[in-house]
Amino acid sequence: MNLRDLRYFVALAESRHFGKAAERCFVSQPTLSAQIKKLENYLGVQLLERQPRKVTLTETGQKILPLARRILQESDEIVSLARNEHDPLSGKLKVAFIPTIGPYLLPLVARKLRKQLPRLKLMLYEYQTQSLLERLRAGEVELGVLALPVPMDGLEVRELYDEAFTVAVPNQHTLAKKPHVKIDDLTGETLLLLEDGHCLRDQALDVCSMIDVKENDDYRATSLETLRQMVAAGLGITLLPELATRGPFGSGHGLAVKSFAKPVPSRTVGAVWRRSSARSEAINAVCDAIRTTMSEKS
Amino acid sequence: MNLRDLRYFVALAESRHFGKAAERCFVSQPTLSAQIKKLENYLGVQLLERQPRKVTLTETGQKILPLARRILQESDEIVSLARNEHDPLSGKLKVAFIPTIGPYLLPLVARKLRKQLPRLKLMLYEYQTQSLLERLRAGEVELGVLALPVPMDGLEVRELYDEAFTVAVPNQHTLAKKPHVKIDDLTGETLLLLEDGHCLRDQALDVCSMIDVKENDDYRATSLETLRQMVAAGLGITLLPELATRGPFGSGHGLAVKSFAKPVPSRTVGAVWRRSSARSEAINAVCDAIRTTMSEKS
DNA sequence: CGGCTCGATAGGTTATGACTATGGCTGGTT
DNA sequence: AACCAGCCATAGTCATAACCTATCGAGCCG
Repeated sequence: MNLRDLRYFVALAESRHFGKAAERCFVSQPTLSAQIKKLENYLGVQLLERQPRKVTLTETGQKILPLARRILQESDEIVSLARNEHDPLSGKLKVAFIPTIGPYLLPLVARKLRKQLPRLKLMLYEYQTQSLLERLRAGEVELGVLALPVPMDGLEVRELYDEAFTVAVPNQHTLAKKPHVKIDDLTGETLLLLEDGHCLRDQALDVCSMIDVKENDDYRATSLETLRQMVAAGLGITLLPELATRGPFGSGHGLAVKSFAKPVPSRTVGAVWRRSSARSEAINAVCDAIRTTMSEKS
Repeated sequence: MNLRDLRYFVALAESRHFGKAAERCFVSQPTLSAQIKKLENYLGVQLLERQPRKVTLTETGQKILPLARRILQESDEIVSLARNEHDPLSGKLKVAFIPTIGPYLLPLVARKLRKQLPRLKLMLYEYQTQSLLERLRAGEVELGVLALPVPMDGLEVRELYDEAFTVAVPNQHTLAKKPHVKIDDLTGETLLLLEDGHCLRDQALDVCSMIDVKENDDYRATSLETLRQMVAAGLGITLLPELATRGPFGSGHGLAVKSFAKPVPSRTVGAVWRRSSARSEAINAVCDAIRTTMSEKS
């Protein structure tokens, strides 16, 4: 059985005339005639009675007609549903950020995203790098925004922007008075870090790998905001990504944020998605929005 | 779009594996692969994401899947409905009788019909010959039982049985004492008849066409039972078809029913149906039941 | 009777769906 | 590092299904 056959049958049931039905279906009369006969044959019942000058539905035909109509209607639903989804820049897009990027990047790009991609519903998630990559591969999210590099197997990667690290020290700290901080200046300081799993932790350790710092093993922060509080409380110093020091997150409340002297240590933030993703258009549009925002506001 | 494509899609969505899905659909993997691609192309959206070692549904695919499932389920419904209707001796069959046959024939054949055609639901109607033939041609009823002959255009006819006419006279009538009545005996009698439209009226007039009878113009009966009452009341005599004199309808209540001497005048009762009717099997079965009943009980 | 309408049939062409063989990518194994 | 196995896509070929035009034949009507 075939949707086309059902279409023929419904047209015929409505017009009660082979010629008219054929015309309505844009086929020749013999074609429709043969197809209807084939349908009857397949079903093993006569659907129509061919009286001279009059075509009528049999009992069975009358029973089948509404079913056929429903099927056709639902098949049209599929098509129109697909047509609606056709716009690649519409629908849901699940995007995950790592915790040290999401809360700080989103306020900056939200306006532009809403404006440039008004039909795209962004579903936002926050996971640490490992978990994010797993969920990305599992198809749970479509796009990840995190610090590069990441293992690239099966994934597409695009750099979005470079983000400088800054130093956060207590207000009364000697470094608070210097215009710029060199990495060597951090020698001997107590470094406060995020708990395991946060890539920022590794990045900070990496920046300080050439000098002698001691990590405060008693405290490991679960978020940048906690970390900020700990520094303000005088428990040590820390590195913050630059976006986390902008606007309401800047100096003050007992905290001084200092930028590094050149060469400024930084991390690269990028987008990752499955190479096979069906949403590459939407993904690229989101990436574009983030990139242009960041190059404008840097 | 095609039901087959939807079947492929659902199989693929359920197995998440092109090879497995193809196997389940009894086609080769490339066939299913190409067909799915064609479906995606037709809909203008990607339904599946082909990740290495993993096939997942896209957002759109997930939306379409339940619709596709429903359509397939309903198409199966059509098939099973047709299969159920496949038995030609089941379902409804609309049968019409003329008034001078229906009430007298039905009690005789009802038992046999129920026994031999238990799955056939007979819908019974009663119309005069003209109206019956119109409704038959209009497809309102499938089978008619009436007195032959009838115009045969587009109709199939089958003789069922011959029915003798009898004479009904008041108890105290001179004819009531004779063992047999000759047609000539009716000369000079007042003949009571059914109203216009009843074929029995014409048949009675036809039987008496060679002799001189006078019709009682003041009364025309609307049914055989009325006619019977009128005869019992002494308003005249009439001809009754033999079935209308059997069992509870026989002599008594002031009425004497006499059979004719040979050659016995009679009418032929037959079945008519549209030559194009889709129910010829059921119709023939009904005819057979009536014929055998009548040849047994005559 | 002749012409008309309408569905069925016949014969030939095209399009579609199916097959086998093969290619390319990925991921795990030796 | 090279190889192999799994899996989907591609290429090329073929059978069949669907379509067309032309024509037939049955019923209807003037």
